[in-house]
Amino acid sequence: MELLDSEGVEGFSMRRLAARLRAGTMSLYSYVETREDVLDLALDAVMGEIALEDEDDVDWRAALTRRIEQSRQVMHRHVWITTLIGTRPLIGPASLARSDRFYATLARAGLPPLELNAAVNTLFAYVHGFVAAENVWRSTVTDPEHEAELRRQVRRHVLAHADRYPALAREADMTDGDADGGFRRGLDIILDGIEARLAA
Amino acid sequence: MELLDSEGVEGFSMRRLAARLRAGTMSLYSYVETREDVLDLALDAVMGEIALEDEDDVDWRAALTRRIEQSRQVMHRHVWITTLIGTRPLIGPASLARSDRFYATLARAGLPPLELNAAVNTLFAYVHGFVAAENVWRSTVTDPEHEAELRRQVRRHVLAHADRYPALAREADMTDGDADGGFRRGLDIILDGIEARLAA
DNA sequence: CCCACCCTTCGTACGCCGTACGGAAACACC
DNA sequence: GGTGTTTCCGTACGGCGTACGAAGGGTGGG
Repeated sequence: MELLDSEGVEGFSMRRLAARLRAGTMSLYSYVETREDVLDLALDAVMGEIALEDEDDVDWRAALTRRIEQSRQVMHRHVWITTLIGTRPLIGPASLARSDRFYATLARAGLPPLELNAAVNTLFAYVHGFVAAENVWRSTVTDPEHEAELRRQVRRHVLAHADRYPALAREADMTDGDADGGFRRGLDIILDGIEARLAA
Repeated sequence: MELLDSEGVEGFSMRRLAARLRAGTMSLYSYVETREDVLDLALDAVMGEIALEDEDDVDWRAALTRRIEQSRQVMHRHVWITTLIGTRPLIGPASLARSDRFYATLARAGLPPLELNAAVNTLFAYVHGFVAAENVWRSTVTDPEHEAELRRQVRRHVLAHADRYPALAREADMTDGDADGGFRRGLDIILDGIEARLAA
């Protein structure tokens, strides 16, 4: 995971991993069948970092919010995770444990079984999708100056073709720096929708 | 895109692309700087397929629903797209055009500017996240028998460790085959949340 | 004390990849 | 026909994942 954190998925190779472990490359294959297996394990290890926290709040909304914001933090710590999520199913033990926590909280809140699946899937899709966009941006831009430059570039393109993107040119706030607030607002939208579906 | 559709991102190589075009490998580099550029173009091309539809319904909810379900369909047609989305920013012309449509619809519906960004981001995160999970599953399983087998396997693991996954063992419907319905339900959750935020 | 066995470690090699470099071929113009 | 230019691509380099099998060290029996 240190190697993944510092080099990303595409910079992660069996040779480099072996070098960092002071081992021959092929020695790794006594513990693991393919490189893909290593990535499977790394993915589940991150999910394990998320599943840790345990105590279930009285307020289901507070509990979910906390858990989800913690998911986002962990996924920021390991930027590569979002590209792995789009590549392999989340069926490791730690991934299932994480699912379990969400199911438990929502079931206890009184969500009918039919809606349960949908709610959990929606929350997961939201976190994964949102953080994926964030992480892509983070790993595309290299430094703050580059970031500002890229933003200006997009903004200029939009304004130069205001006929093609009328609404964007009029409404969009390209300078939006408040990612945390944006995440929270989207989460509240979803939680409101869920709340409306609690057993009447 | 034909090559990507049939071989996926990791099976897509400059050599294979050149072969399919009856050209030398290095000839490609007169039109494109790196392989990454080709993938950028492919991503934006898919976004172009989504942006196509134009007429804006009277009912903003119907319009958004239609556009989003069409997004999902297109992303099913090109399974590789979800892995690309987690890799590169959505700032090509077609991607911006797609964003523009969503901004336009929601602004016209009367969503206050502050919520506008959050709503669009939430909708995108949801579609991308949801379809990513679907596509991962689709490309992991090879045939219906394999799919059923894998589902049984996960279910068995959960039941065998019911102490670790109490809620999953109790509540989760592993056999859930109704992906379309689930997607629709999650979308309705979000749209309800957005509706609650329309200018009072 | 020696030998036979097994298990872990890893050196070598193969076929793939992206792409830098520079030569060959085709074409345009005088 | 000659000359400059543009398009095309053959070759080669360094990296990758991993199959194969040899080397080395530890363990037990005689």
